[in-house]
Amino acid sequence: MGRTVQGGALGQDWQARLRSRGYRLTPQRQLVLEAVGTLGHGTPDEIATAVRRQASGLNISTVYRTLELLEELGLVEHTHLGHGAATYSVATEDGHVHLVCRGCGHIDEVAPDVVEPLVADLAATRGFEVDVGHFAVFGLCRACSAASSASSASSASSASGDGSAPGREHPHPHPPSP
Amino acid sequence: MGRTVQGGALGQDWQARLRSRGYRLTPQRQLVLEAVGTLGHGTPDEIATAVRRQASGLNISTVYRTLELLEELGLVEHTHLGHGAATYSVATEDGHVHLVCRGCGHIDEVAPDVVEPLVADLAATRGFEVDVGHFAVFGLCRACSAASSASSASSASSASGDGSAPGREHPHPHPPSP
DNA sequence: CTGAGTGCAAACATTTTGCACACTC
DNA sequence: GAGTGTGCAAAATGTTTGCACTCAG
Repeated sequence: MGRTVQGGALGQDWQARLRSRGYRLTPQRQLVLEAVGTLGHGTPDEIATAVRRQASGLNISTVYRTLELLEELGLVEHTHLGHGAATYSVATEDGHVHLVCRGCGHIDEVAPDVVEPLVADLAATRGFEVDVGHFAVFGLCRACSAASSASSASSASSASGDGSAPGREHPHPHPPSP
Repeated sequence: MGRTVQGGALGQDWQARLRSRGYRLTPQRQLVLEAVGTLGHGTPDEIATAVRRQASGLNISTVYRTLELLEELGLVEHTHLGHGAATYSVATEDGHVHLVCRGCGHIDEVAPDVVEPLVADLAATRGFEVDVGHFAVFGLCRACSAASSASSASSASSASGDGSAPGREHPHPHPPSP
């Protein structure tokens, strides 16, 4: 396990990096980065909402611009998790793998160790260099997997995961005629 | 290797499955499914364009509705590959893994064998049931990986892969001041 | 002071939906 | 003939951009 840069550890270094590239330090940039760290992961809209709880008036386009900048600085990473908006999270040194549950929409992060055999395999057999930062795995978490084995999944709270979430399928205009 | 259902093999069975569910067989549905099979993988827009080469007038919303239906029937699968539109491909029995090159935008498919260790690992350690159909791996293919080791990647043709494609970064409003 | 950065609004891209007509069964 | 499916257009959602004003340096 390499030293991860989660939470409060990113209080000093990044501001210097920002400055050294000629960028300016603004409260918006601080708040957005802080919000990403607090949320762990979130869409631009979620991040904007989180920031607005402390400082109202932050514009969504500023969030997009800021996230793009923070990503260029290597402070955050974005991944496309299923149907909706992109998800941003704090960049770690080793990258991390996203586990997206199609049932409850929960997103978990695991160490990149689990994909190492896959990465090695693809590199050896196909010369394909995997970008671990952009790695998302879809499926069902333990709870939803168990619930799915039963009849109806009743734990669909605020599923922002993937379009294939059960119960949110399309309205079935015409059932089979037996 | 299980029997894959690529190409012309899906000429009979799916029509019966469509009928048995009370759906109707229309030229649009035939053409869309055929186009997905021919393209291998493509966005709704690409599929619409492909179909329109034979039968002009097909509407994009029909493509969306048809793809949703075909997915419900298990004939196609969609995966979210990076920044833009979703990508649809013919569903195979074992599923397949998408290799998305950030450099040239090329999409390759590999047998699900490569992810089996990962799937087993996640099931054992976290109880997470991976949905192999939704699996996308981002990175650089052999060619782009080699080109990236050089100075500038000059093989960016029509990269519809991911937003992180080189050369399409943001305009760099102010370079570092040395 | 200077110009990078923000807010605002409009443009853009992708996907969904309501309604009238057409075509499959 | 009945009613599902299509085309069209408008709405919904997510993202980008031009412009004028503000604020960090």
